[in-house]
Amino acid sequence: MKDRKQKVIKMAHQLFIEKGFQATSIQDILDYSGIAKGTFYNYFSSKNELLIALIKSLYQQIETERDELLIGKDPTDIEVFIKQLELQLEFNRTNNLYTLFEEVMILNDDELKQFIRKSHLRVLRWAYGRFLSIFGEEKKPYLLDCAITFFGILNHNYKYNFVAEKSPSTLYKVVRYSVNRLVKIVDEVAESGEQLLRPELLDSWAPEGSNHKKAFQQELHTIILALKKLLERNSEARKYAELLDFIYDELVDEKEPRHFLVESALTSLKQEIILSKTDEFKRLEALVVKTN
Amino acid sequence: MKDRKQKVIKMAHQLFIEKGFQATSIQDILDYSGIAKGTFYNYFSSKNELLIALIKSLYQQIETERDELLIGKDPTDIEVFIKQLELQLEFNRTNNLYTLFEEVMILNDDELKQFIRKSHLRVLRWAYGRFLSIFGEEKKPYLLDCAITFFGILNHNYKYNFVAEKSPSTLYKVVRYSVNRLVKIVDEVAESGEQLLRPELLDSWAPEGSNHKKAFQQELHTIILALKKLLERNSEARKYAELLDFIYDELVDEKEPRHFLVESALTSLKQEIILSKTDEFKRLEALVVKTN
DNA sequence: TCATAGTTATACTAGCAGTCTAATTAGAGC
DNA sequence: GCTCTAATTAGACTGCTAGTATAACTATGA
Repeated sequence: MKDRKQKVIKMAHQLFIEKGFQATSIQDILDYSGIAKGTFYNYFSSKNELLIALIKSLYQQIETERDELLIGKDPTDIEVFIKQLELQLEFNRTNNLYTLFEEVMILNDDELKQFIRKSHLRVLRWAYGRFLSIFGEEKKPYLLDCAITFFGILNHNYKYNFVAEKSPSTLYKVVRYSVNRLVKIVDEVAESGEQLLRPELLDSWAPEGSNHKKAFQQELHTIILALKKLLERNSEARKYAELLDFIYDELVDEKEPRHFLVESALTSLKQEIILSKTDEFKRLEALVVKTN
Repeated sequence: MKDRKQKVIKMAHQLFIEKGFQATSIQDILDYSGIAKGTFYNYFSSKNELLIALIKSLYQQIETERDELLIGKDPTDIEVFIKQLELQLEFNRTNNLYTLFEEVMILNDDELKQFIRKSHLRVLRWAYGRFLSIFGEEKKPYLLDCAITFFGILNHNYKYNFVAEKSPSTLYKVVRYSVNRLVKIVDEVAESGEQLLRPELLDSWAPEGSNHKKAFQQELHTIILALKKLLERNSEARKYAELLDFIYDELVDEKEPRHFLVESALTSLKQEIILSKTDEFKRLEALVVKTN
């Protein structure tokens, strides 16, 4: 019955696309996905929690797809960047993320707002990193401004062009137009030396703890993936996988991770000899120790 | 007791700035402005109506102030445009219009949405007109794109720069930065010939598209009527009335109004102190400037 | 003085998010 | 198949919201 929660998220997403977040009542979700109120509040502590869960899963999805486009390609090639943008815009459109995000920024819910702001900063940071590859280190001081400026151009033009005509080719034209402006602006701004924001600010904005945390998450994630792979043919694979997922969630999502639980999970995992001897497991232990 | 309605709007505005539109309940407004529920619903048919009334009054205010900045100035001077922008941004900030607008776009109220969209288009149309003056007729095909692009740059940078630091000088730096990008983009885009949207679309978007002119006529008409009323007991009423009628006929009926004649008539009218101090006269001046 | 229009307090409907409970059901281990 | 536990259920309940309705009250102007 684990996927029932996923099903509820999916159903709610459909309703949100159709009617918007605000206009969708919990009762609607209950009726549409055929569960009782109690079950809903067993899964999510509130409607906002459900939304966070939804957006998180969508974001993970799109970031993975977008980063996969870079594999084996030249990161300095701006055409790859364009492809990545198109993917993201298309994704936003089909999932109505655009509206959803705007909608959330209003709700007087600080946790939700914080979460969305974090998400926007992630995209901004991604673009900044890509610009570093594309335009080179020497343009660095101007690239945060350029990233902000670029998304301003892209989003605004996108909005008005879709008012004008909803043809699918519009998207590509707008992306191309915006990128053309971008490359000129990068040169122009580097030459005149105009700067609004130092790129170092990106780190200090970093929601909580700079790239440290991000790097930590990423390492944890890859290690756990590797360990899961090792377990594939193991009879108790599911149990161990759950333990691994628990460790990840507890350390990444919880503000105050319950270390005794993590330690306990680690001990349980150690029982499985296939795991405990591996380098990955040792790295996992080391990583866990660091959080203590 | 006419100003009680205005007082309610003002009180509500304060609450909206503090807590946001959504988070302010009607009960809050009632308590804060000390009226009964019945009175509220006597004034406004709903909370949304109140918001529309508020935004309308704010918009009229800012547009008048903004257009007054152009009186007696060179409309091709970009520095005047910058001053106008600064005024608008400052106004938006102190009145929290920025948040208010975003908030409204969500509410599943079509009338309200339509109204806000109309307001945005008004600003866009204003910028387009100003760009025509500043950059010249030969850049016309690109100026709608440029207006959209410009506001994208301005708004986005404004947003992030205020996250970074709330110092009041930030606003001016961001405006300057955005305008610098703009002038380069206009040239660049005119040279490469890239176009996304034909400026003629502005007219077709116009909520009151062809009514645009009608609205202008109507406003002019009411202003002139008001001024005539003021002159009723004046010894030279007839002379002034003729001047006013001339302005109306010249601006409304002539395809190519002779602006120097209109200006001259305006100067003559200004001699009459009873007129020149009134709000109506200022609105008349602003209106005349716009036709230039 | 009196009629009218505006204002008031208050009770009411209907819908919302979220809590709580008691009864039912499904699944895992034996 | 049996049992125990945990998930699930329907529905009552609280406290909030927007908006309606009404009967009593008050200011104003003829």
